[in-house]
Amino acid sequence: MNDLPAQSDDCRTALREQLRPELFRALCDPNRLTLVARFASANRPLTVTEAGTCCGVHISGVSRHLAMLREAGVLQATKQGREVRYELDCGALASALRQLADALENCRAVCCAQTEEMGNECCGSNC
Amino acid sequence: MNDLPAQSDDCRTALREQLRPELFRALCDPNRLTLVARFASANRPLTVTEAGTCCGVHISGVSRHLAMLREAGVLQATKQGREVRYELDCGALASALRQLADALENCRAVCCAQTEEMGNECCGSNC
DNA sequence: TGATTATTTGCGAATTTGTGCAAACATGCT
DNA sequence: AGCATGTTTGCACAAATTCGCAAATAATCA
Repeated sequence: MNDLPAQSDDCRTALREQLRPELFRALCDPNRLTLVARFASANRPLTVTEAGTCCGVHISGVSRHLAMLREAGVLQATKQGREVRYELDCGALASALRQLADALENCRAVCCAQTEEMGNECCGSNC
Repeated sequence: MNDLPAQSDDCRTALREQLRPELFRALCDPNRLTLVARFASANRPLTVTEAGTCCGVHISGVSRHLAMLREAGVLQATKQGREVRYELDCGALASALRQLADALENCRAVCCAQTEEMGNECCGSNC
């Protein structure tokens, strides 16, 4: 069933942990991406109302979008008086993306080496 | 309407180009992520039927999932006889993720510097 | 040619998602 | 307290997504 022996389980489980559907789910909507871009260039906390000006969505929809981005770890929220300040968790998002990139390439490297050890033809054209 | 002067347009448009909804759309489904993980550890081209064994989805659904991943640039396909060999474009995916991470942090750095030049309080708690 | 295998496509059903509106909730102000 | 402002939540509805099945397409083999 598996293509490689058990030793490569580590890199595979590491990769699986990085492949969080919630993150991509949060980032797959055009309006939410517009919001993310807005936060990235605003470079300061924005209220729901402020953030909402960048996409033509009703404020209630903006509220839901921001909540989803927060739950995915993309944004951080702090309540200040009656308004909520959302802020891009730039470091967290960037490092999550880099960790996923690393996990992908590590998985390939490890599995590739093991395939060679086994004396098989290796990795198709990507090796 | 914008928070910063025109000089920061470069990093913002660069970020917008990296924020492709199609990529995240392709990666937001659990079954498609299972397929991606399968390709990453298989480390060689897989046919539609081979790939499909990892998720309990009908072969026609697998075919559609793989096509979507291919259109998003995650997989590459080559037809060989009557079967189609799909392969993870590991380098392309990893570099796309890293470029997005870079664009995010660059956008923050540039906009952050400009905000300071303008003498305003800078960037909230993330600066 | 006909039979078999691999993949894709059309279709309909079930589910999820994005949305606006109205109401509720929370906070601050007079 | 009453009123205004900012945000969230319930609800309904349209659009999109996922899925399995069956039929169509493509390629191999007898």
